Amino acid sequence: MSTLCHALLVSRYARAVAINDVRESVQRVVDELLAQGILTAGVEVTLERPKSREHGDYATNVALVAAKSSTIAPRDLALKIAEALRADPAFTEVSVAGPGFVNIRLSAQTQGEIAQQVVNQGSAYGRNDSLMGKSFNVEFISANPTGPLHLGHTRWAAVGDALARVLAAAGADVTTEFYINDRGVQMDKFGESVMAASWGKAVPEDGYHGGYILDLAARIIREHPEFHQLPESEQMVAFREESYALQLQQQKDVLELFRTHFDVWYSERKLYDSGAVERAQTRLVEQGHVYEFEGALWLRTSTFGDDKDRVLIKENGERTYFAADTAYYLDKRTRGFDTAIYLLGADHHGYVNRLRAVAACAGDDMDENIEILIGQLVKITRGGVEVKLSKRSGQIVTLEELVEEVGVDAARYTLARYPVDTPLVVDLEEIARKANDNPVFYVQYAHARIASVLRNAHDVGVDWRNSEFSPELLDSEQENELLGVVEKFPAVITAAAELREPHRVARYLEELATAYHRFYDACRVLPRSDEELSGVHIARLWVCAATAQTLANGLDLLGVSAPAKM
RNA sequence: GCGCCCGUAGCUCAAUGGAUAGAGCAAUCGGUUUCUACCCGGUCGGUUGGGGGUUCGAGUCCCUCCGGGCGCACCA
Repeated sequence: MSTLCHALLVSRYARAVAINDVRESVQRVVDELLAQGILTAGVEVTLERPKSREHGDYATNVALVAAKSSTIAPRDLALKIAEALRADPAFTEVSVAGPGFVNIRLSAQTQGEIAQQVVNQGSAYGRNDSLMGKSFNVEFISANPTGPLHLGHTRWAAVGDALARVLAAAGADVTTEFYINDRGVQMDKFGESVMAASWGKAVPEDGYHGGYILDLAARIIREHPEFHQLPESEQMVAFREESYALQLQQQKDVLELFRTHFDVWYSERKLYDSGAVERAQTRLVEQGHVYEFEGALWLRTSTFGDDKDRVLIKENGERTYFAADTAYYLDKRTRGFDTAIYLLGADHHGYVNRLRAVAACAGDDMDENIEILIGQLVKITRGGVEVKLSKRSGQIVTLEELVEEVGVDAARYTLARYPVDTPLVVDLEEIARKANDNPVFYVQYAHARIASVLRNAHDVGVDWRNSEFSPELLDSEQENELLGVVEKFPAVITAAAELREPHRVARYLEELATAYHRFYDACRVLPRSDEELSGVHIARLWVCAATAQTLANGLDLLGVSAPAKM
């Protein structure tokens, strides 16, 4: 029995599959060369799947790296490693190419085992422990409760939620959080705007103008006609608080509709009421980074890379928004999170250095305890014509309208499939199109197609789960390719989590869907009417089930449904 | 002026410092038609904005120039 098969049998709950066993085999060879004195320093083996299939199932550049601590040339070292690896029966081919890459091809038997493992692991397939033991607070959107969420927030709703799911899949402890900016002059303007509208008066020039203000006013005065009897100062507060409650609930409802769940809705007011702001100030003073100047209280953020120091308490005695930000960060840390991740829009990138400096001023590690991801803005077009977003004029495309126009699946997938540091142009007509030029439907269709095959198998009485599985029969190019892609999934999750790039999951799913469609095109799964059921059909049904499971698990990470029918 | 991000095929975008820079759309030619054709394959398309550097190897890292986006409050 090969070492690989043995490893598979003993590790019943193996999360990683063949790739780790291959890595171990190569590592053993490298360690042996070290013991023999051919190498003078240890090297960690990294494996990758070559872009070109001609280069085998796996490739390693270990000889290129190790050659630096050896007197032997890279290529000769690679030849030695390849020689030793050929003794393993799990490998059908081991070759050396280029400057010293070692290319490895697995036997169909070894490669095919993955299908059964994936099916057995079910929804747990892909999950791993690469971030085990780390706790993250992921904060995103964090809008004023003074209006509907618009498309600027929507990118973060999709990406932030996907990131949280990916981090959790990598074994991390994750809490998602929405910071409610419910203090300050914006809230008063909001209250004044609704109040004015309720009297049928023009909204103040610097107030809020969307049609939703009229709706809020109409609803509030219908439910609380007594508000108009209140003295003017109290009246504004009454309208403000009622509008706040309704608008916040509206935001929550829309996000729920968008399948974006927040574990914590954190109110800025609570920072003050709970004393967190004062506690934060005390902490910073203790750390020695606070000073007075021209009647104001400053935090010396410039010590840690900020352009200039920042004011905590203004000359007039009021605390700044920055003071609240500072308190909020420290509050998160007090609640036990190792790392506070912030997802901010490009218009906030000026805050990156000051927030990181806050962590440093508090005695934290600004590279470890705080991470700020800056996302570029989304430009919206409809049929190639730019849609202008302007909150003041009320010309906004809201999250709700987006969902109505294109659906949750298409919206989430489209927004999550790009890295956030590139500006993005989204065409509403394009992502609404239910056709093959839309990646989300391409991926979902692959899943539905498999579901159909599995249904048909069941209908004709094929019980593949309880039939003998013969992985060695999966020896075609398309089967090999598909299984290789399926097998990458845990590594994709790990990379997406560590790099904070959930879009990798979407790109992977497109690759997986392509591999499946090619397989489907080349390999008949169910017996034709004139055929007997054979081991190949059974083995291919396992491949189908494994692929469907992987597609479903990946789509779930993006918050996108995996339909059984389309 | 200073700072951050970006510049890859006609368009929208991929690509842990790795091998011949890839997908989709658009254009064009073909295939399957007994498991979902919302599928598959071929062709066309590139000086990765320009120039220099680092090394076995650069779209990727460093410098510089050009172009675009965003930001530079005792506002929130």
